[in-house]
Amino acid sequence: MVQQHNTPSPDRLSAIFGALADPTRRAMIATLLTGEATVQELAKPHDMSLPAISKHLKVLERAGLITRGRDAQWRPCRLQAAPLKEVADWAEHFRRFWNESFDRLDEYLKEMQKKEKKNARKK
Amino acid sequence: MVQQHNTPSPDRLSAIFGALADPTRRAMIATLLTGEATVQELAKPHDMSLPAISKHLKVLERAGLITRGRDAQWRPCRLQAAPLKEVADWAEHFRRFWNESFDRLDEYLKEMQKKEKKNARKK
DNA sequence: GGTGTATATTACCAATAGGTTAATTAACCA
DNA sequence: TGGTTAATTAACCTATTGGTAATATACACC
Repeated sequence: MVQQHNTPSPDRLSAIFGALADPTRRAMIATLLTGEATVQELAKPHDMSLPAISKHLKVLERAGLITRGRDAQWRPCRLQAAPLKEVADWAEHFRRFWNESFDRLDEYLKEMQKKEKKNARKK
Repeated sequence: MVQQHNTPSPDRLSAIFGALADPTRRAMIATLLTGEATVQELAKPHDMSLPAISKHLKVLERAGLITRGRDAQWRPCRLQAAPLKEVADWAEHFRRFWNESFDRLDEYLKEMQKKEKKNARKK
């Protein structure tokens, strides 16, 4: 197994989005924002067996979202910034689009308000 | 079926990320950035049966990423901005984290360069 | 060396995802 | 009415996901 985060595989993004498509895993990421955590610590808030937690961590790891170190019998997990940045960058591409969309929504709402006033007058 | 995008269900985000975790669907979204498109038009670049395309569109629709209209026998798809913005907002929460991370990476790289120079001198 | 603690692996299961082909609906055209 | 085009639905298959319980491994402590 050679390729890792250096080879930008065709859909690293799929792996990343896939990893994020689970509330348990997103909660883990949020926890890891405050710093390293052991598997137990990550497991505690989730009513779920340890193997299940282990699987979730493996998904996060394969997506490059976390790395795991070793400290005696503990495997501290650490959040990795790069994939999150990839997501933000991807989403950012659409900023112009949604700005336009919300402008249109804005116009639409203003138009609706005008019409409502007219109707109110008619009554 | 009542609740839709107004009720911010516990994991709309999971549905959105799940929908984005597929390169075919992301490609469709990219296509829709240029405007409405019919199912056929969306299908063309993807070597895949029409029913498969239909399923992908349904996933995108259930995540709120697209809406589908009707124009005679065509069902034009239109991209929706809001869920993309949700993703961007979610990712944005981590900006402070990755700024710190990249600062650390920067320091690390500078440190490495210093060491390399030292080693170069030793040789 | 034995015991408890932290974590991973294995084996298994049900549900879901992603694809197929064939059939069906819906609208237009002549 | 019948034929063509656009799209969806149905039925099916296989691989993956998300969970479990039981077992194994690695380390710390007495």
